[in-house]
Amino acid sequence: MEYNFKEVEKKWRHYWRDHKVYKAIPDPSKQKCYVLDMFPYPSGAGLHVGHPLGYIASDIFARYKKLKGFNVLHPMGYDSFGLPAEQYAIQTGQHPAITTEQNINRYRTQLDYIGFSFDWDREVRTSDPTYYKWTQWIFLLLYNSWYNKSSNKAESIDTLINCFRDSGNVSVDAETSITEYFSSEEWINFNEKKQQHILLHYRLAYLSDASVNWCPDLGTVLANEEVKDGVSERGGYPVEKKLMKQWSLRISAYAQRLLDDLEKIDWSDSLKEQQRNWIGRSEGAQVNFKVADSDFSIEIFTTRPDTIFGATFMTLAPEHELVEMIVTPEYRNKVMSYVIESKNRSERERMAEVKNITGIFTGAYAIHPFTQEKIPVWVGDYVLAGYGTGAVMSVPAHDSRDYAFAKHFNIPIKEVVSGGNMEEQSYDAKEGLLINSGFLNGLDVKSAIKKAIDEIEKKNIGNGKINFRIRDAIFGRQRYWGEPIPIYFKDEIPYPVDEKDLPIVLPEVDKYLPTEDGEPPLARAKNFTYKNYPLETTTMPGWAGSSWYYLRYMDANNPDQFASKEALDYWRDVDLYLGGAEHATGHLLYVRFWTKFLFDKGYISIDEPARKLINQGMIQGRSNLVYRIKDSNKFVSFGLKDKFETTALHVDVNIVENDILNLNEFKKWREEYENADFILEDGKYICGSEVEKMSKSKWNVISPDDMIDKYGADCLRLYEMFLGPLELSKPWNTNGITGTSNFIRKLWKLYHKQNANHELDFFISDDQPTKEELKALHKTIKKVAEDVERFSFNTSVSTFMICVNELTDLKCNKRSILEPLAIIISPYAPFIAEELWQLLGHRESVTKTKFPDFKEEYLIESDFSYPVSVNGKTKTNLSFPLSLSKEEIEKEVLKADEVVRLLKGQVPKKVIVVHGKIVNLVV
RNA sequence: GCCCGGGUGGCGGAAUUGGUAGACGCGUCGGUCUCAAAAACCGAUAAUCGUAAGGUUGUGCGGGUUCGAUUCCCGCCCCGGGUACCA
Repeated sequence: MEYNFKEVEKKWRHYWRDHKVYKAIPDPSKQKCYVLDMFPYPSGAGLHVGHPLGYIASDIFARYKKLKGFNVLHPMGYDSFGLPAEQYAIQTGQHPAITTEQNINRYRTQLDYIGFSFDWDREVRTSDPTYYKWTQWIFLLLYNSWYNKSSNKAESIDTLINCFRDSGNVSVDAETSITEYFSSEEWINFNEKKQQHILLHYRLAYLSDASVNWCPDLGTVLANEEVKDGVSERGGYPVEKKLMKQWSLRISAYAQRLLDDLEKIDWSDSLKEQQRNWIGRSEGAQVNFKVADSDFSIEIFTTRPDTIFGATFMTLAPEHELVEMIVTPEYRNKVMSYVIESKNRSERERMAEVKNITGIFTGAYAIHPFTQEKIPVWVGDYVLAGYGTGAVMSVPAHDSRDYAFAKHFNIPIKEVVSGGNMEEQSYDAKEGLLINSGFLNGLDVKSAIKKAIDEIEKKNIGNGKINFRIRDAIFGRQRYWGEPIPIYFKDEIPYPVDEKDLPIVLPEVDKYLPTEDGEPPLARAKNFTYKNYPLETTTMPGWAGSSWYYLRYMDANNPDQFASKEALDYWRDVDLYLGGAEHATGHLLYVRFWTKFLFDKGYISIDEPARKLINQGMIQGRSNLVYRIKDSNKFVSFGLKDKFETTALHVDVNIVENDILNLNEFKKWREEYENADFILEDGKYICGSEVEKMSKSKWNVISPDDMIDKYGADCLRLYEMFLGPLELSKPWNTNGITGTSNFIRKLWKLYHKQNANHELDFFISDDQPTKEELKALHKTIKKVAEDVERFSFNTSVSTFMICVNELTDLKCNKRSILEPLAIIISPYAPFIAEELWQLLGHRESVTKTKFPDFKEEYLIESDFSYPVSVNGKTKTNLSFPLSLSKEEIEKEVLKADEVVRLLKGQVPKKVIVVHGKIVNLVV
């Protein structure tokens, strides 16, 4: 009998489930380890072999830590609100909750087959009212908070109201969009509506008129993070800018902390860099330029205040409010039609036309604050309304965009930093000496920036300023399948729902589409009211639930709190977080934001969610192609295809093995191929191949279920790890799986002996192990432990293979070797490990035991054999007793016959001993 | 354009701190077993010269540091990812 993985895996799946082997219980006597995967959106297509890659890696880590004596929290759940279920509901009328439930069940089955050590008692689903109750609760907390810049944290809105009542808003240093000031008296005399309106400008969750990314095809707005290349990330529909009343979260208040704290966490450099770029901190100055013959002044932001003497014109964004006010009568018509034209162009068009320079002169002039010269004011759509102040001082000599604009419209270029050639291009580099710049002349750029800011502040026309690129996150979605926002409207003023009335449950609707008036689907619901007032009809975006789910796992079934204090204090933060890099500027930014917010409010004691983060690479598909000869039903093998005129067609990779097409299966695959003919090479039909995304339409989807059916879950786990480094993207190729399959069989055979009927019987001896056997084992223990700690799972699989090969060669069947081997292999191949463990006579799961300790002494041999080189060239091998010191080795080397021969009488200048291993003699 | 990664046999990939490059697996070739095939097992497998012992070259390209470089430094080429008028 060979190893029957099907039976064994079934047996242990049930055992694990029935005995709740992986249940995590807080235990203050043990050190905790929180291993988290980014939870999946349960899509209808189920899992393909790429999805579990990260789960397998984290599972190995979690199982390993458990064996090392840690109390491991390793949960799983579902990010179950989202667009696909809703799109499906729109098409079929089926409630998204039903589709979601079905998909979750399928996911669960698939996940169980792979043998994960998840504690399913802690499962969360973001679409479950008992979960989103707390998402709504956090939203209300955000709504009831403001950001105090002097204490540098979020505080209760009540403290702000008290401030306003006592002294108005002048002395308040808050993160706010408000520009007007009021006194204590004025505040008291404002009516309710005005007061609430003002407070919205301070709240961390606020309603405002915002320029949003509107996606007409999806009928909803999207956050910047959900828009890629001017189209929606999901579905790829066009997106346009639109002014709408919208809920937003004031993430910009946390910009500096989100940036600074990247230093504290062990995430990959590329991911940190992406977040840094996204936050986009830039230091510079804000400066006012008076508009000639008017009371207006134009406020600009620049990172190069040193080049202020080179400003030969000003440019306003088309959306800038001053455009209309300063344009002179003779230019008004032309300018206003330019403004309308640019506003109507979609984001995508504007992007596509980056190289098209457009702009128009307003007829107005600004006064240069230092030279008092009149400089023309232009409107140009290369200036973005949303960044800085929406206006720039244009320094064509030292900014390539200003340069292109100036060249195009023939505006003078004034060089103020030496080092470039103005005839050819602008000189943007931050080095060189200042010229033509009054009081800045002769300074280098760095000190000129300082000096310029000093003078600007002295003159009271501006100040040094730090700008961030990150915008507040739009939080409302005109969709059905999301968390309702717990806000109701009285006199058009938003008010929070009372905490005790949460959750606001998603109401039933007749259709999942917007209403005829363009209201979101929730507006269709009957009696969707609170205290007889209408409730907010937009829902939260997909990332709301995922911004705090790691906290809910700590105490997933708590009805009274999002998690208890004890649970939060015990599990604290995530020790290892595994997921895709595509969430770099979305989820991973929001989850840090919410964590900092909850920290500020005193609910949690950590201000970063995950200490260590690893991005697993994507597994691409490897498609197979067949070549049909034009106008025939004849297919030609890959190597001969160039002799014919052919069309390449995708063929189901499941009927191809090692690129050889199974002809019978192919004929059965589709009716039209039933009578297909083939031109073969060497009697085989060889398919072509291509690496592309795994998708149904390319017929290259490999399902983990099929792999498990054919080779077993252990084999799949080992093979996925063996493919290469976790973080690398790589194409799936089933060809190599026979290697890991063989390995598992060899492992099984180590614990068995063939009987007279050529069957394998369990056979193990209690003899003392030999030196070689102990060495093989302890080498493996050491390497595997090291590899797991540094997440190099591919190399530890190799180590296992070497170990099993060595023990097979040594014909080792000793308990003292094979028992520890079963333990250290169990994180990678839990099913066979459990079975072997049981055969060895243990009744409890292998996870209840301890990872064996590594003993250095077994690795040390009596003699070391050194390769010795002279001048790094000729080599010879020498052996020395272990007891020798470095100095003694050096002496011994020189005495050795081989070395004397190699040296030919020369005296070496230097003898190099490294790691007590390599000896090189320099002559 | 800018910012991050990366480039090693026929293929996926090892090489942990600068120390015997190519571990491990796949594939290929040869062998054992078999009437035969499959499976299994054993051996070979960077290139090149040589019957062999052995030599020479070799980690994208060009240079440098070093007794010694896949690893460090400078310049270039190519591939992948992110980002894109952010003043």
